[in-house]
Amino acid sequence: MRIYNTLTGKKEEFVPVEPGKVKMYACGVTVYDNCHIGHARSAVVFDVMRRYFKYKGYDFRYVRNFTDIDDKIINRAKQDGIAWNEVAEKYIDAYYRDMDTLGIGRADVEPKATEHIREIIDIVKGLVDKGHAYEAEGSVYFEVQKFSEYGKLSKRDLDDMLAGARVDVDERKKNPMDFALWKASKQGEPAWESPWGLGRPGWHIECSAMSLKHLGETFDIHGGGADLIFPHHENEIAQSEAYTGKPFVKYWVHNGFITVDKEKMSKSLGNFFTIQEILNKFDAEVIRFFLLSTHYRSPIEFSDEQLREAEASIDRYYTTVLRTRDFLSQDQSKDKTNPEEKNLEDLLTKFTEKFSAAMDDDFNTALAIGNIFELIRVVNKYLDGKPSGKKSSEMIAKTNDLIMETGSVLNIFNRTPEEWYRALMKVKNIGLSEEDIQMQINERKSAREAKDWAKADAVRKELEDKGIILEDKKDGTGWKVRV
RNA sequence: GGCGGCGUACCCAAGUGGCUAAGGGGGAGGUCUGCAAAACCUUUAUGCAGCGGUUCAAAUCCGCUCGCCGCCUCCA
Repeated sequence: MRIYNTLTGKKEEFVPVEPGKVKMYACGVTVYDNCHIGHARSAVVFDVMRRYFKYKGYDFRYVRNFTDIDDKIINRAKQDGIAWNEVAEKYIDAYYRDMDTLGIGRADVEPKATEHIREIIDIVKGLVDKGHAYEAEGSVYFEVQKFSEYGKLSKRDLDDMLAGARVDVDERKKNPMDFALWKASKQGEPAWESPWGLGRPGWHIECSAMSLKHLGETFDIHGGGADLIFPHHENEIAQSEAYTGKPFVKYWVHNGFITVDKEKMSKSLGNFFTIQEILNKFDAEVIRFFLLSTHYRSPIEFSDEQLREAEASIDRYYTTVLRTRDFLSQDQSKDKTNPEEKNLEDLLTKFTEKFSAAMDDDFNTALAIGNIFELIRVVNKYLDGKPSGKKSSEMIAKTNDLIMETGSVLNIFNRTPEEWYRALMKVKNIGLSEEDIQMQINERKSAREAKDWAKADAVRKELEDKGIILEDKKDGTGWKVRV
């Protein structure tokens, strides 16, 4: 496997710290508001990495945190007139609601900052003892000048940063780039006892503390959005390595942003779409597919048009499943083949290999999806040749199995066509029940038998106006939701 | 200003030294069909922002130019 490592700026062969085991930490969210599609991207990307490592047979341990104490949470609490921990709880619930819907699995450990105050204090104390940090008016700062490798992740130089720095001038700091490990709390703010008085942890220290506790001093993969490279991950490296004296993380992986009109989607610009808003218009599988159809490090331009294309692609898949299922239910007593058989057979033989090759190359989900659609095209072509017999049913069944298997790594393509159409009916507000549709189909069937084409076409038109497309097949009429 | 990234067809998007430049969406024509739909076939990039260079060979490596974006402040 090759993974792009932000630290070295190259794709590298993945060699775990311990053979057969992978330990990954991904920065979760600060729980002060609803998640937007950008948060979903990060969550989906790391979820797929986890699924793929497990698919490859690794013993995988995944930690994803919640930042549940921070300025934004405190501000939100003031604004809403509730306690800070109620804010955190509320948005943790919202996070789970969204991520569960999107098919993002839970991490093995989901630690919260406030549950690791003891560990945080221990590290801060250790850093002070080692001379890497200093106390000033009840706060503790990390002294960046004392960590010679500061800037190695974000590839910047301390002097350059200071030159045009847009950093708050703070008289208590020895150097403007020094950052808070521990913050003295103001009156009325949440606070914990510490050797430096009442206070709360700085932002970066929690991830060092929680990863150290749950994954150890050195672990394999640490990830998050590309905007966390500096200062968050840079600071984590400084704290952790200064504290343990050991390398912190082997591979740093960062996902790209979602953009709107080419600009980064962000809270401050106000150009964001929440997961809930998008779920009102599109099914969760569509969102997932959309996010995985571009490589995780590239930017993705968000638009309804893009989501509609993703929806059409998924629909193509389920339409094919329906077709293979119809085929498998047919009489297979006669052996009949066609020239496409060889192509399909070859592709089936090397399909998982191609899938793995794509995923092994820095999790190229876009290519993997392309491979799946190649198989879909070949199987459709094969079915057009009207094959029959034991061998063809086996090949068709294998096709379905392989797509399900690889789809499960991406967590897409894992429903029945009926479930997909039901989901579409819901999201597109089709004002008809499945029974209504079946009744119309029956009515049209009588008309067709009587060769009353005008009547038959009228029924079809009526359904089409409501978003239901009919498909006449050899042994009956099927329906689907127009995408 | 410093650092980093991107620019592939009408749109989205893989490909990063050598087989006809994946795949999806859209358009046009066709096969099938009572007519449709779906599916399939043909077609839509002799060319990968532009210009030079390295090489037997480049979308892929190097240089320059243009354009877009990100980080440098909280941010997935």
